[in-house]
Amino acid sequence: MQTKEQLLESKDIRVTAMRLLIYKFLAQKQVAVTLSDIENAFEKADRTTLYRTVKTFEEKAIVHQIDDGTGITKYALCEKGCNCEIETDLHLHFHCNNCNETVCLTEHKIPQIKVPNGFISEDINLVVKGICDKCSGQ
Amino acid sequence: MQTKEQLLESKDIRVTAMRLLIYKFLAQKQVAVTLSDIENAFEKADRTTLYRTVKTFEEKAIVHQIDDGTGITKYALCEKGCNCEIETDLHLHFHCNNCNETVCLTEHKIPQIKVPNGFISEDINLVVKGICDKCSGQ
DNA sequence: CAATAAATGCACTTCCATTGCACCTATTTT
DNA sequence: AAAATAGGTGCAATGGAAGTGCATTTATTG
Repeated sequence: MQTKEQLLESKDIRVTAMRLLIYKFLAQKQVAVTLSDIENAFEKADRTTLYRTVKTFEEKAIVHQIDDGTGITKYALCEKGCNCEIETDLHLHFHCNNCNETVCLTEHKIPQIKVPNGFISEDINLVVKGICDKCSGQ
Repeated sequence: MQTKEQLLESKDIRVTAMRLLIYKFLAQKQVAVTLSDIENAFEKADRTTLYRTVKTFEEKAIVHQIDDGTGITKYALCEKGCNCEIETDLHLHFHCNNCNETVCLTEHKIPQIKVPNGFISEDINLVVKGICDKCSGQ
């Protein structure tokens, strides 16, 4: 297994202390996080740095952006089963209306969606909202 | 066929000149519009009025809100085949990456989505992004 | 007509996203 | 190793959209 440093380098991302910390933070999180979440976790760092770091991660495809309908952009590490570069490999996200957390359901692929003639589908965003497993108590 | 006045009244919405204009504006649009779009169409009116009018329409279920991933909330009239009160009757939206317009595909229903055990699905937001019929030239 | 309720307009606030610029740090070149 | 260069970080400021409080106008009801 490669170290986190090697992983970043393999994606053409220069390794800095800050980036490693942010990467580790994202890695330990099981849910998608907002910029504010990251900001609260690293109060010493500047908001801009965090913002640009996440943008860099996104460009290098180790993080994907999630629009769960809360109006606030969330981010999550791309994991096994989440090949964000490959368009046909889209997974769906679940947003809990109770705890307000959003999780990636990487094992749940988005079904084939038919669009009318003349429309060309390039990307699909599917967010299911409801109550998550922790909140439903099941 | 009932007049627009009657339609609003039937939904418990007081008819005012402004509301009629906004309703007609939405009705003639074939795409979902942002608040700014409405604002530009009615420069004489105040943003707040437009904002609250749309909110009222939304509450009374003659308009539905669309989150197409652009970060800006869009609105569209509920039409035949769009029963927004009924959760199981969700249609999908198509967002064109070229012209930036979003249309309701009311005839295309969202397929059944399976979620893991413990998760309770209450609502589904499905946005397909790509090139629309006008832009694809087909 | 008076009383009441709702609609509208103005001003202001908040929050998130984004950018410009200066400074610092690391890497590369000579 | 020093200089040059590129990239990273921090501060300040901006912009856009969403939302709220309050005063005023307009419509409805008794």
